[in-house]
Amino acid sequence: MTLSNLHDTDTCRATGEILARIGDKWTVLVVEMLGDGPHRFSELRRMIGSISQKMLTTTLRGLERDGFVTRTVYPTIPPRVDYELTELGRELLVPVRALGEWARENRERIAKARDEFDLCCEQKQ
Amino acid sequence: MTLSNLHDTDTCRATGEILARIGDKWTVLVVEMLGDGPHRFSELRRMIGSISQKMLTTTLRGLERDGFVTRTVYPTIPPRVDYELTELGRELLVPVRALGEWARENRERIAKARDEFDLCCEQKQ
DNA sequence: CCGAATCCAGACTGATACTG
DNA sequence: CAGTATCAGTCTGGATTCGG
Repeated sequence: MTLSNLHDTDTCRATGEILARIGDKWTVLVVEMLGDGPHRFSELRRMIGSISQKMLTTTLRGLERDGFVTRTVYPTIPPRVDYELTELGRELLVPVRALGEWARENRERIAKARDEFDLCCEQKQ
Repeated sequence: MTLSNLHDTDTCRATGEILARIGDKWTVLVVEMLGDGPHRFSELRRMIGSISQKMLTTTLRGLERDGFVTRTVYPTIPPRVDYELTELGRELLVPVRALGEWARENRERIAKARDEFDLCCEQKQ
């Protein structure tokens, strides 16, 4: 990766694709939850709280599809399914956490800018 | 930011919100295009190529709203509008580029994992 | 040249109910 | 416990048209 092609449309689109992929409502949340080790379905559900079964299933399926997590089924009664980050998933965690840290540190600045912008635009109503 | 609260639901959701915000189809692309200095509307449109006017307008409005870019109008004829990253925008560029670099380096691994997963699931059709 | 406004198709989300 | 199925509401992106 040279610096000269950092602005190629194709190159930039690759970035956008990954961000759009992991930038949905739940993916990053789940990846960070799995960052400290494997968890089972119901644990993740409780940890996140507000996620629906369907969205947790969908999110985990997507992560499994892209090779970020492994899904392990124990055919016991009652059934038990563990999810764990793969090597690829753990590598992804590094830049994701960096961006997440930035996000948390700058959340207020963004909120402030947004409020000021919105305040400005309300005047024409 | 301590390590102990990295897994708080609230804390993680902040990350998710920011990623969802910048993780749409065009935002990162535009931010990276502006990474080397200001550009005008039509320049960005040409650089990206496939974006529609509406989405470029929408994306730039959102970036302006959140304080990532400034919009400067020159009331000349024909009109001219320049967009430039703010300090906040340039700071965002750092972690975004890190994640982007990771994305570009690992794009094939993700594509490969996805293909294998899809191949596996096609069998039941 | 820049971009606002409108309309529309498709994707995404989530609540609910049901299965192994 | 861990999903799947269905359906309704919302959000998104794009084409088109119009205005300053």
